Amino acid sequence: MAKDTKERILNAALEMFSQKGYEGTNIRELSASLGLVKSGIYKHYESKEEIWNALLDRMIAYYGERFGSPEHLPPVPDSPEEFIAMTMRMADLTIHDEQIVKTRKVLTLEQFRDDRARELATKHFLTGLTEMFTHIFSGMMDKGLLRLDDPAMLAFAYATPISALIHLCDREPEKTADAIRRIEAFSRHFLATYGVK
Amino acid sequence: MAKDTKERILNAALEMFSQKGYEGTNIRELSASLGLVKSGIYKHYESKEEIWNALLDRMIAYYGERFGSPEHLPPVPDSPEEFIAMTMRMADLTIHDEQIVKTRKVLTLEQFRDDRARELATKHFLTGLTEMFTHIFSGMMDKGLLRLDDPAMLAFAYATPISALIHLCDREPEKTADAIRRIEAFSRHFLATYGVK
DNA sequence: TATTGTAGTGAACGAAAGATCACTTGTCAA
DNA sequence: TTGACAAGTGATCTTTCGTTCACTACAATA
Repeated sequence: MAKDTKERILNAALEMFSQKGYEGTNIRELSASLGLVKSGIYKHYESKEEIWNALLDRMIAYYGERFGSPEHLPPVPDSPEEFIAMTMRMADLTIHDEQIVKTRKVLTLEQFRDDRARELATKHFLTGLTEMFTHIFSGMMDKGLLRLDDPAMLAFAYATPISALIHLCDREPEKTADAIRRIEAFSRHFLATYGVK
Repeated sequence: MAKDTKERILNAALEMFSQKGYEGTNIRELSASLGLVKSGIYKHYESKEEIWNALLDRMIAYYGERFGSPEHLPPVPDSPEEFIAMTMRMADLTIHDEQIVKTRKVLTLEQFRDDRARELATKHFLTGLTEMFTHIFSGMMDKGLLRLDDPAMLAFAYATPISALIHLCDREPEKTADAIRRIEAFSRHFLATYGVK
Protein backbone atom coordinates (compact mmCIF):
# COMPACT_ATOMS: atom_id res chain seq x y z
CA MET A 1 0.00 0.00 0.00
CA ALA A 2 2.89 2.33 0.71
CA LYS A 3 4.49 1.17 -2.51
CA ASP A 4 1.22 1.90 -4.21
CA THR A 5 1.08 5.48 -2.97
CA LYS A 6 4.71 6.07 -3.94
CA GLU A 7 3.82 4.93 -7.44
CA ARG A 8 0.70 7.09 -7.53
CA ILE A 9 2.77 10.08 -6.50
CA LEU A 10 5.16 9.46 -9.37
CA ASN A 11 2.26 9.20 -11.81
CA ALA A 12 0.77 12.45 -10.56
CA ALA A 13 4.19 14.09 -10.70
CA LEU A 14 4.69 12.95 -14.29
CA GLU A 15 1.32 14.43 -15.16
CA MET A 16 1.99 17.81 -13.53
CA PHE A 17 5.64 18.11 -14.48
CA SER A 18 4.73 17.37 -18.10
CA GLN A 19 2.18 20.18 -18.12
CA LYS A 20 3.75 22.86 -15.95
CA GLY A 21 7.35 21.81 -15.61
CA TYR A 22 9.24 21.11 -12.40
CA GLU A 23 9.40 24.72 -11.20
CA GLY A 24 5.79 25.37 -12.14
CA THR A 25 4.54 22.44 -10.08
CA ASN A 26 3.81 22.84 -6.38
CA ILE A 27 3.40 20.22 -3.69
CA ARG A 28 -0.05 21.42 -2.64
CA GLU A 29 -1.58 20.79 -6.04
CA LEU A 30 0.35 17.59 -6.48
CA SER A 31 -0.95 16.21 -3.17
CA ALA A 32 -4.46 17.45 -3.83
CA SER A 33 -4.58 15.59 -7.14
CA LEU A 34 -4.04 12.42 -5.08
CA GLY A 35 -6.63 13.31 -2.47
CA LEU A 36 -3.95 14.05 0.10
CA VAL A 37 -3.16 17.08 2.14
CA LYS A 38 0.17 18.63 1.21
CA SER A 39 2.19 17.26 4.11
CA GLY A 40 1.08 13.75 3.27
CA ILE A 41 3.56 13.52 0.43
CA TYR A 42 6.48 13.86 2.80
CA LYS A 43 5.65 10.49 4.33
CA HIS A 44 6.78 9.00 1.02
CA TYR A 45 9.41 11.36 -0.35
CA GLU A 46 11.77 13.65 1.50
CA SER A 47 11.45 16.54 -0.89
CA LYS A 48 10.18 17.73 -4.23
CA GLU A 49 13.61 17.11 -5.68
CA GLU A 50 13.56 13.50 -4.48
CA ILE A 51 10.27 13.01 -6.33
CA TRP A 52 11.90 14.42 -9.44
CA ASN A 53 14.87 12.09 -9.14
CA ALA A 54 12.69 9.07 -8.49
CA LEU A 55 10.61 9.94 -11.53
CA LEU A 56 13.72 10.26 -13.66
CA ASP A 57 14.99 6.93 -12.33
CA ARG A 58 11.74 5.34 -13.41
CA MET A 59 11.81 6.99 -16.84
CA ILE A 60 15.38 5.85 -17.40
CA ALA A 61 14.64 2.31 -16.28
CA TYR A 62 11.51 2.18 -18.42
CA TYR A 63 13.40 3.39 -21.46
CA GLY A 64 16.15 0.87 -20.84
CA GLU A 65 13.89 -2.15 -20.67
CA ARG A 66 11.59 -0.97 -23.42
CA PHE A 67 13.94 0.38 -26.06
CA GLY A 68 17.42 -0.28 -24.77
CA SER A 69 17.71 -4.00 -25.19
CA PRO A 70 18.37 -5.73 -28.51
CA GLU A 71 15.64 -8.35 -27.98
CA HIS A 72 13.04 -5.61 -28.12
CA LEU A 73 13.98 -4.65 -31.64
CA PRO A 74 11.02 -5.14 -33.97
CA PRO A 75 11.33 -7.85 -36.64
CA VAL A 76 12.63 -6.77 -40.02
CA PRO A 77 9.64 -6.35 -42.36
CA ASP A 78 9.29 -8.62 -45.37
CA SER A 79 7.62 -6.20 -47.74
CA PRO A 80 7.19 -2.47 -48.29
CA GLU A 81 3.60 -2.62 -47.08
CA GLU A 82 4.70 -4.39 -43.93
CA PHE A 83 7.29 -1.69 -43.36
CA ILE A 84 4.63 1.02 -43.66
CA ALA A 85 2.33 -0.89 -41.34
CA MET A 86 5.07 -1.27 -38.75
CA THR A 87 5.93 2.42 -38.86
CA MET A 88 2.30 3.41 -38.49
CA ARG A 89 1.82 1.06 -35.54
CA MET A 90 4.85 2.52 -33.81
CA ALA A 91 3.82 6.08 -34.58
CA ASP A 92 0.32 5.45 -33.29
CA LEU A 93 1.66 4.03 -30.04
CA THR A 94 4.19 6.76 -29.38
CA ILE A 95 1.72 9.52 -30.21
CA HIS A 96 -1.21 8.18 -28.20
CA ASP A 97 0.34 6.36 -25.23
CA GLU A 98 -0.16 8.86 -22.42
CA GLN A 99 2.84 7.73 -20.42
CA ILE A 100 5.16 8.12 -23.40
CA VAL A 101 3.71 11.49 -24.37
CA LYS A 102 4.12 12.84 -20.85
CA THR A 103 7.64 11.50 -20.68
CA ARG A 104 8.57 13.31 -23.88
CA LYS A 105 7.04 16.53 -22.61
CA VAL A 106 8.87 16.35 -19.29
CA LEU A 107 12.16 15.72 -21.07
CA THR A 108 11.45 18.63 -23.38
CA LEU A 109 10.83 20.96 -20.45
CA GLU A 110 13.70 19.86 -18.21
CA GLN A 111 16.44 19.06 -20.72
CA PHE A 112 18.34 22.28 -19.98
CA ARG A 113 18.12 21.99 -16.20
CA ASP A 114 19.01 18.37 -15.44
CA ASP A 115 21.86 16.41 -16.96
CA ARG A 116 20.14 13.06 -16.83
CA ALA A 117 17.07 14.54 -18.50
CA ARG A 118 19.38 16.01 -21.12
CA GLU A 119 20.87 12.63 -21.87
CA LEU A 120 17.56 10.80 -21.93
CA ALA A 121 16.09 13.48 -24.18
CA THR A 122 18.72 12.84 -26.82
CA LYS A 123 17.95 9.13 -26.68
CA HIS A 124 14.22 9.69 -26.94
CA PHE A 125 14.36 12.33 -29.65
CA LEU A 126 17.29 11.23 -31.75
CA THR A 127 19.54 8.26 -31.12
CA GLY A 128 16.94 5.71 -30.00
CA LEU A 129 14.77 5.82 -33.11
CA THR A 130 17.80 6.16 -35.35
CA GLU A 131 19.50 3.07 -33.97
CA MET A 132 16.32 1.07 -34.28
CA PHE A 133 15.87 2.00 -37.92
CA THR A 134 19.53 1.40 -38.62
CA HIS A 135 18.94 -2.21 -37.63
CA ILE A 136 15.72 -2.45 -39.63
CA PHE A 137 17.15 -0.87 -42.78
CA SER A 138 20.21 -3.03 -42.57
CA GLY A 139 17.95 -6.07 -42.53
CA MET A 140 15.81 -4.73 -45.35
CA MET A 141 18.88 -4.24 -47.48
CA ASP A 142 19.85 -7.85 -46.85
CA LYS A 143 16.40 -8.89 -48.01
CA GLY A 144 16.68 -6.78 -51.12
CA LEU A 145 13.91 -4.42 -50.09
CA LEU A 146 16.09 -1.33 -49.95
CA ARG A 147 18.82 -0.19 -52.25
CA LEU A 148 22.29 -0.63 -50.76
CA ASP A 149 23.32 2.50 -48.92
CA ASP A 150 24.58 3.55 -45.49
CA PRO A 151 21.84 2.21 -43.20
CA ALA A 152 22.71 4.64 -40.40
CA MET A 153 22.36 7.59 -42.74
CA LEU A 154 19.03 6.33 -44.06
CA ALA A 155 17.84 5.71 -40.51
CA PHE A 156 18.75 9.26 -39.56
CA ALA A 157 17.00 10.59 -42.66
CA TYR A 158 13.91 8.53 -41.84
CA ALA A 159 13.71 8.87 -38.07
CA THR A 160 14.16 12.64 -37.72
CA PRO A 161 11.25 13.72 -39.94
CA ILE A 162 8.98 11.35 -38.05
CA SER A 163 10.34 12.64 -34.77
CA ALA A 164 9.56 16.18 -35.88
CA LEU A 165 5.95 15.23 -36.52
CA ILE A 166 5.71 13.51 -33.14
CA HIS A 167 6.91 16.70 -31.50
CA LEU A 168 4.28 18.56 -33.47
CA CYS A 169 1.60 16.30 -31.99
CA ASP A 170 2.91 16.92 -28.47
CA ARG A 171 2.84 20.67 -29.07
CA GLU A 172 -0.40 20.94 -31.05
CA PRO A 173 -2.53 17.85 -30.42
CA GLU A 174 -5.25 19.13 -32.73
CA LYS A 175 -2.85 18.49 -35.61
CA THR A 176 -2.44 14.82 -34.72
CA ALA A 177 -4.55 13.43 -37.55
CA ASP A 178 -2.70 15.54 -40.09
CA ALA A 179 0.66 14.54 -38.64
CA ILE A 180 -0.18 10.85 -38.87
CA ARG A 181 -1.18 11.35 -42.48
CA ARG A 182 2.12 13.06 -43.12
CA ILE A 183 4.07 10.26 -41.48
CA GLU A 184 2.49 7.80 -43.87
CA ALA A 185 2.99 10.05 -46.88
CA PHE A 186 6.61 10.58 -45.95
CA SER A 187 7.16 6.86 -45.44
CA ARG A 188 5.80 6.13 -48.91
CA HIS A 189 7.98 8.82 -50.39
CA PHE A 190 10.94 7.35 -48.56
CA LEU A 191 10.23 3.89 -49.96
CA ALA A 192 9.74 5.31 -53.44
CA THR A 193 13.15 6.91 -53.15
CA TYR A 194 15.20 4.15 -51.54
CA GLY A 195 13.13 1.04 -52.18
CA VAL A 196 14.03 -1.58 -54.74
CA LYS A 197 11.20 -2.07 -57.19
CA MET B 1 17.31 55.97 -22.03
CA ALA B 2 14.04 54.52 -20.81
CA LYS B 3 13.71 52.72 -24.11
CA ASP B 4 17.22 51.51 -23.59
CA THR B 5 16.50 50.02 -20.17
CA LYS B 6 13.30 48.42 -21.43
CA GLU B 7 15.36 46.75 -24.14
CA ARG B 8 18.03 45.67 -21.67
CA ILE B 9 15.37 44.13 -19.48
CA LEU B 10 14.06 42.11 -22.42
CA ASN B 11 17.58 40.93 -23.22
CA ALA B 12 18.18 39.86 -19.64
CA ALA B 13 14.77 38.18 -19.56
CA LEU B 14 15.54 36.27 -22.75
CA GLU B 15 18.79 35.12 -21.18
CA MET B 16 17.22 33.95 -17.92
CA PHE B 17 14.02 32.53 -19.39
CA SER B 18 16.07 30.52 -21.87
CA GLN B 19 18.12 29.00 -19.05
CA LYS B 20 15.61 28.55 -16.23
CA GLY B 21 12.25 29.00 -17.90
CA TYR B 22 9.59 31.54 -17.02
CA GLU B 23 8.60 29.96 -13.70
CA GLY B 24 12.20 29.37 -12.70
CA THR B 25 13.13 33.01 -13.19
CA ASN B 26 12.64 35.56 -10.41
CA ILE B 27 12.53 39.32 -10.57
CA ARG B 28 15.29 39.80 -8.00
CA GLU B 29 17.88 37.94 -10.05
CA LEU B 30 16.62 39.48 -13.25
CA SER B 31 17.02 43.00 -11.84
CA ALA B 32 20.37 42.17 -10.27
CA SER B 33 21.75 41.02 -13.61
CA LEU B 34 21.05 44.55 -14.85
CA GLY B 35 22.56 46.25 -11.81
CA LEU B 36 19.14 47.24 -10.54
CA VAL B 37 17.36 46.59 -7.30
CA LYS B 38 14.29 44.41 -7.75
CA SER B 39 11.70 47.18 -7.56
CA GLY B 40 13.48 49.05 -10.33
CA ILE B 41 12.04 46.76 -12.97
CA TYR B 42 8.51 47.83 -12.13
CA LYS B 43 9.27 51.32 -13.40
CA HIS B 44 9.43 49.77 -16.86
CA TYR B 45 7.05 46.83 -16.76
CA GLU B 46 3.95 46.31 -14.66
CA SER B 47 4.59 42.68 -13.93
CA LYS B 48 6.65 39.63 -14.72
CA GLU B 49 3.94 38.52 -17.10
CA GLU B 50 4.12 41.81 -18.99
CA ILE B 51 7.84 41.25 -19.49
CA TRP B 52 7.08 37.82 -20.87
CA ASN B 53 4.48 39.18 -23.27
CA ALA B 54 6.75 41.98 -24.42
CA LEU B 55 9.52 39.48 -25.03
CA LEU B 56 7.19 37.29 -27.05
CA ASP B 57 6.04 40.34 -29.03
CA ARG B 58 9.64 41.04 -29.87
CA MET B 59 10.40 37.44 -30.80
CA ILE B 60 7.35 37.30 -33.04
CA ALA B 61 8.19 40.60 -34.71
CA TYR B 62 11.81 39.55 -35.17
CA TYR B 63 10.78 36.28 -36.73
CA GLY B 64 8.34 38.05 -39.02
CA GLU B 65 10.83 40.52 -40.41
CA ARG B 66 13.68 38.02 -40.55
CA PHE B 67 12.07 34.89 -41.90
CA GLY B 68 8.50 35.79 -42.64
CA SER B 69 8.85 37.98 -45.68
CA PRO B 70 9.45 36.66 -49.20
CA GLU B 71 12.23 39.16 -49.94
CA HIS B 72 14.37 37.52 -47.26
CA LEU B 73 14.39 34.20 -49.04
CA PRO B 74 17.94 33.22 -49.96
CA PRO B 75 18.80 33.09 -53.67
CA VAL B 76 18.44 29.73 -55.37
CA PRO B 77 21.91 28.15 -55.61
CA ASP B 78 23.44 27.52 -59.03
CA SER B 79 25.42 24.40 -58.20
CA PRO B 80 25.47 21.54 -55.70
CA GLU B 81 28.52 23.03 -53.97
CA GLU B 82 26.78 26.36 -53.67
CA PHE B 83 23.81 24.59 -52.12
CA ILE B 84 26.03 22.92 -49.54
CA ALA B 85 27.77 26.21 -48.81
CA MET B 86 24.44 27.98 -48.31
CA THR B 87 23.17 25.31 -45.95
CA MET B 88 26.36 25.39 -43.89
CA ARG B 89 26.24 29.19 -43.64
CA MET B 90 22.66 29.05 -42.42
CA ALA B 91 23.40 26.24 -39.98
CA ASP B 92 26.40 28.07 -38.61
CA LEU B 93 24.35 31.21 -38.05
CA THR B 94 21.40 29.51 -36.41
CA ILE B 95 23.61 27.39 -34.16
CA HIS B 96 25.95 30.15 -33.02
CA ASP B 97 23.84 33.32 -32.98
CA GLU B 98 23.12 33.76 -29.27
CA GLN B 99 19.85 35.56 -29.77
CA ILE B 100 18.53 32.81 -32.01
CA VAL B 101 19.72 30.03 -29.72
CA LYS B 102 18.09 31.64 -26.69
CA THR B 103 14.89 32.19 -28.63
CA ARG B 104 14.71 28.52 -29.57
CA LYS B 105 15.36 27.48 -25.98
CA VAL B 106 12.65 29.77 -24.62
CA LEU B 107 10.17 28.46 -27.16
CA THR B 108 11.14 24.91 -26.25
CA LEU B 109 10.54 25.56 -22.56
CA GLU B 110 7.30 27.54 -22.84
CA GLN B 111 5.58 25.87 -25.79
CA PHE B 112 3.13 23.98 -23.58
CA ARG B 113 2.24 26.96 -21.38
CA ASP B 114 1.67 29.82 -23.82
CA ASP B 115 -0.32 29.64 -27.03
CA ARG B 116 1.73 32.23 -28.85
CA ALA B 117 4.93 30.43 -27.90
CA ARG B 118 3.34 27.22 -29.14
CA GLU B 119 2.60 28.76 -32.51
CA LEU B 120 5.99 30.39 -32.88
CA ALA B 121 7.69 27.14 -31.88
CA THR B 122 6.09 25.31 -34.76
CA LYS B 123 7.28 28.02 -37.14
CA HIS B 124 10.81 27.95 -35.77
CA PHE B 125 11.13 24.19 -35.58
CA LEU B 126 9.15 23.01 -38.56
CA THR B 127 7.23 25.17 -40.99
CA GLY B 128 9.69 28.04 -41.38
CA LEU B 129 12.65 26.00 -42.56
CA THR B 130 10.41 23.72 -44.61
CA GLU B 131 8.81 26.59 -46.52
CA MET B 132 12.18 28.11 -47.20
CA PHE B 133 13.57 24.91 -48.65
CA THR B 134 10.39 24.32 -50.62
CA HIS B 135 11.16 27.54 -52.45
CA ILE B 136 14.82 26.69 -52.90
CA PHE B 137 14.19 23.15 -54.13
CA SER B 138 11.54 24.36 -56.49
CA GLY B 139 14.09 26.73 -57.99
CA MET B 140 16.77 24.05 -58.11
CA MET B 141 14.42 21.75 -59.99
CA ASP B 142 13.82 24.52 -62.52
CA LYS B 143 17.56 24.84 -62.94
CA GLY B 144 17.96 21.12 -63.44
CA LEU B 145 19.94 20.64 -60.23
CA LEU B 146 17.42 18.38 -58.57
CA ARG B 147 15.36 15.57 -59.99
CA LEU B 148 11.71 16.49 -60.43
CA ASP B 149 9.76 15.58 -57.32
CA ASP B 150 7.40 17.20 -54.81
CA PRO B 151 9.49 20.15 -53.56
CA ALA B 152 7.49 20.42 -50.33
CA MET B 153 8.12 16.77 -49.51
CA LEU B 154 11.81 17.12 -50.26
CA ALA B 155 11.98 20.27 -48.17
CA PHE B 156 10.37 18.47 -45.26
CA ALA B 157 12.77 15.54 -45.67
CA TYR B 158 15.72 17.93 -45.74
CA ALA B 159 14.74 20.48 -43.10
CA THR B 160 13.70 18.14 -40.29
CA PRO B 161 16.97 16.19 -39.98
CA ILE B 162 18.86 19.47 -39.87
CA SER B 163 16.42 20.81 -37.31
CA ALA B 164 17.00 17.71 -35.18
CA LEU B 165 20.74 18.38 -35.18
CA ILE B 166 20.19 22.02 -34.29
CA HIS B 167 18.13 20.91 -31.30
CA LEU B 168 20.95 18.58 -30.38
CA CYS B 169 23.34 21.53 -30.31
CA ASP B 170 20.97 23.48 -28.08
CA ARG B 171 20.71 20.55 -25.71
CA GLU B 172 24.34 19.37 -25.75
CA PRO B 173 26.58 22.18 -26.98
CA GLU B 174 29.68 20.00 -26.67
CA LYS B 175 28.35 18.03 -29.62
CA THR B 176 28.20 21.09 -31.86
CA ALA B 177 31.21 20.27 -34.00
CA ASP B 178 29.94 16.74 -34.58
CA ALA B 179 26.47 18.01 -35.41
CA ILE B 180 27.82 20.42 -37.99
CA ARG B 181 29.79 17.62 -39.57
CA ARG B 182 26.64 15.54 -39.70
CA ILE B 183 24.67 18.37 -41.30
CA GLU B 184 27.21 18.50 -44.09
CA ALA B 185 27.34 14.72 -44.48
CA PHE B 186 23.56 14.57 -44.59
CA SER B 187 23.41 17.35 -47.15
CA ARG B 188 25.82 15.52 -49.41
CA HIS B 189 23.84 12.33 -49.02
CA PHE B 190 20.69 14.25 -49.86
CA LEU B 191 22.25 15.65 -53.02
CA ALA B 192 23.57 12.23 -53.98
CA THR B 193 20.02 10.91 -53.67
CA TYR B 194 17.99 13.67 -55.28
CA GLY B 195 20.55 15.57 -57.32
CA VAL B 196 20.84 15.34 -61.09
CA LYS B 197 24.33 14.23 -62.05
C1' DT C 1 -4.79 -7.89 24.10
C1' DA C 2 -1.00 -4.89 24.06
C1' DT C 3 2.34 -2.82 21.08
C1' DT C 4 4.47 -0.96 17.38
C1' DG C 5 5.00 1.04 12.97
C1' DT C 6 2.77 3.32 8.97
C1' DA C 7 -0.18 6.56 6.48
C1' DG C 8 -2.38 10.64 6.80
C1' DT C 9 -3.91 15.31 9.17
C1' DG C 10 -3.73 20.17 10.27
C1' DA C 11 -1.33 23.88 12.22
C1' DA C 12 2.77 26.27 11.85
C1' DC C 13 7.42 27.83 10.13
C1' DG C 14 10.94 30.46 7.59
C1' DA C 15 12.22 31.71 3.15
C1' DA C 16 11.33 33.53 -1.09
C1' DA C 17 8.23 35.10 -4.43
C1' DG C 18 5.78 39.17 -6.99
C1' DA C 19 4.33 43.60 -6.16
C1' DT C 20 3.63 48.46 -3.86
C1' DC C 21 4.93 52.78 -2.01
C1' DA C 22 7.12 56.83 -0.19
C1' DC C 23 11.21 58.82 -1.17
C1' DT C 24 15.67 60.56 -3.58
C1' DT C 25 18.20 61.85 -7.51
C1' DG C 26 19.25 63.75 -11.86
C1' DT C 27 17.73 65.88 -16.40
C1' DC C 28 15.53 68.88 -19.16
C1' DA C 29 12.02 72.25 -20.63
C1' DA C 30 9.64 76.51 -19.39
C1' DT D 1 16.08 79.08 -11.65
C1' DT D 2 12.50 76.41 -11.01
C1' DG D 3 9.15 72.84 -11.73
C1' DA D 4 8.02 68.47 -13.47
C1' DC D 5 8.91 64.14 -14.61
C1' DA D 6 11.45 59.83 -15.38
C1' DA D 7 14.57 56.43 -13.19
C1' DG D 8 16.11 54.14 -9.37
C1' DT D 9 16.23 52.96 -4.09
C1' DG D 10 15.00 50.55 0.16
C1' DA D 11 11.55 49.26 3.26
C1' DT D 12 7.51 46.72 3.38
C1' DC D 13 3.29 44.03 2.16
C1' DT D 14 0.86 39.79 0.98
C1' DT D 15 0.93 35.40 -0.84
C1' DT D 16 2.75 31.17 -1.72
C1' DC D 17 6.34 28.08 -1.54
C1' DG D 18 8.68 23.77 0.44
C1' DT D 19 9.08 21.73 4.72
C1' DT D 20 8.46 20.30 9.74
C1' DC D 21 6.11 18.56 13.63
C1' DA D 22 2.93 16.95 17.07
C1' DC D 23 -0.84 14.29 16.71
C1' DT D 24 -4.52 10.70 15.19
C1' DA D 25 -6.29 6.43 13.04
C1' DC D 26 -5.53 2.03 12.02
C1' DA D 27 -3.61 -2.33 10.57
C1' DA D 28 -0.39 -5.88 11.52
C1' DT D 29 2.46 -8.36 14.78
C1' DA D 30 3.97 -10.42 19.13
